[in-house]
Amino acid sequence: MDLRKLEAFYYVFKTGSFSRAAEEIFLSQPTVSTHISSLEKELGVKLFDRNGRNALPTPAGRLLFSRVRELFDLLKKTKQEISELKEQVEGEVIIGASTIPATYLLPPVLANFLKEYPRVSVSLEVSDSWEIWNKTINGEVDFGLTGGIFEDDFLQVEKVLEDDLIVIASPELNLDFTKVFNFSQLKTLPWVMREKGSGTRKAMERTLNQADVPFSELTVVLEVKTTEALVQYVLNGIGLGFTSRMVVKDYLDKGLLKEVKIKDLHFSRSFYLVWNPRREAFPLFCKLREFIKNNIGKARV
Amino acid sequence: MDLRKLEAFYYVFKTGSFSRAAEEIFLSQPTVSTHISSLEKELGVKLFDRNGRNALPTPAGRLLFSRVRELFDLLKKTKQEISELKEQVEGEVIIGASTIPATYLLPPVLANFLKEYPRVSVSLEVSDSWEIWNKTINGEVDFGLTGGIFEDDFLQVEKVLEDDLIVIASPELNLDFTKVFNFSQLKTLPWVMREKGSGTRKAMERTLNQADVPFSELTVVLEVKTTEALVQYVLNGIGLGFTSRMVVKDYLDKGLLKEVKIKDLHFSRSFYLVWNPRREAFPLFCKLREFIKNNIGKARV
DNA sequence: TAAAAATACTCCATAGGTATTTTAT
DNA sequence: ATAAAATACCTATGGAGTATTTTTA
Repeated sequence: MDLRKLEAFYYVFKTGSFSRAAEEIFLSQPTVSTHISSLEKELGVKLFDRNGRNALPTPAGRLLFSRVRELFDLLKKTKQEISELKEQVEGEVIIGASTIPATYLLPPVLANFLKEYPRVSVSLEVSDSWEIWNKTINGEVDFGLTGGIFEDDFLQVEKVLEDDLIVIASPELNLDFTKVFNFSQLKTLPWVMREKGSGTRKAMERTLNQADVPFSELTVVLEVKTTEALVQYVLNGIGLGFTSRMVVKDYLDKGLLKEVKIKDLHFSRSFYLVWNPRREAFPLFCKLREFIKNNIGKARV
Repeated sequence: MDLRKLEAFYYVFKTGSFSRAAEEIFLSQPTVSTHISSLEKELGVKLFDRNGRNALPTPAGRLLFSRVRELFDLLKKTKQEISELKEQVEGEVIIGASTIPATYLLPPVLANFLKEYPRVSVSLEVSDSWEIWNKTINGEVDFGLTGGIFEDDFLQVEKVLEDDLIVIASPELNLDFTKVFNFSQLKTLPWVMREKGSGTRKAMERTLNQADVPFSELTVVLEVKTTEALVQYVLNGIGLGFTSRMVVKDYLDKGLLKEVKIKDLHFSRSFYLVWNPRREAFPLFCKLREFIKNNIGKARV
């Protein structure tokens, strides 16, 4: 089963003659003969009845012909599509994103991108920042969009959005929300926290360091895996939480959550596109990164 | 684009490694390397990003992978189907049949055959007997079913049905249908005749020869290409006609046509399966011929 | 007798191997 | 330092050719 042999077969079928097929594909007649008999031997069936004048296809020949035609069409289509891939924005891309970008930032961006480039298909992997970083390094995702970046590596990093992080609490909590707190005043209150590895957690730890309050002194009563869960627990008055303003904007507007103001501290963290610059830069990848950079945070969910 | 190279590609994609792919398909790692780069050169795109640890598929690689999988499935299915063809009754067959068999005899037979063997597809070519004979010789049809057979050839012939030929006329014609005619009494009456080459015409000429009445003495007022047309003209009283009793049985029963009895002459002709014995005898062909032989003329249309 | 396919043989391109170097972590 | 891929080079299978024979209408 060799493509050259199948091609010879195809033309013998079409021309009804070994020698005419040979002419059409610029082979000698004996070569065509050997190709056909090689196929016949491999399949264990006669493909043509030779009557000295024409090559008459057997039922096996007829079946093979229709399949070979499909096969050649498939190959042709594949080559065509691949060569388009080199210049146009199409194909399959796997994005890795940490919780907040994946849940709150990416959906409208991807929706618009897919509207503009309908021949693209996107897979989205959601993990925490550290996982995304690793998946970007080892190639499980084509690029990442995360809230945490890490050291000593060779990934390309580009900041795409600056985010505002705040401390939140339920209005039912016995707190004066007009007061500006000193940070150490809050460390004995109960906190709900994201897990280690999350970008939010990382930003929190960095900020506490700046304030000379070791993370370990904080009273963490609950550690959760998702932003959504964190918000729900804080809404129910379990304790204080720390998250992006964007995420809770609606709750703040409706008064379901309150911001706890912190003196002289502006928690802030950014979101980054990260990718391996050694990987081949297909138009799909470049255009999608560019699109994310230009559109992220513009539309709200 | 060689199947071996595509196979190597397939396993590199699946294992994420050139050397592991090499192991799986019992090639050396360098061979796999050259196969992949040969494909990349041919397509003009990188298929994998090599990072020293894994082979990471590019969008082109992903696309090719899904197509290659389709392609291998197609090949596998084709081989499977062809090997079934060797033993089972399935595939495509082209039958050539002359007018009467095609119109009046074959339909119920083929319907039953296809019910029993649903994986068979039948093409039916309808021409006059001489055409069918030739198409069987030169392979345009796999076998023929005709009312006329010819000399000096190498086709296998098997009689499958004996038919009764009669002279018919419209009851409105001014004839005594109780009388038994002498043949030469009828030759001056107007005749509707099938064209030269038709089996019915051939039978008619043969019969006239036996009666020592040259065909040329007959008053032929109309020559038609189909049995159906002949019957219609006779029904309308244009003249006498000559055709198989089977064809006009219903009209005779209803009295729309009358038989003109001929003294001492029994026109008769048979139908034959004809085929080229040098062509490969696939189960499909053998079984279908056998089926036709056993069932033809049993059921009425 | 004339055509088409099969056979015999020769040749060389390339698939595939081994040994080694380069690359990347 | 280690593991993987690339490179260099060699070998041999089989694809493709020419010349010729066989087959069949």
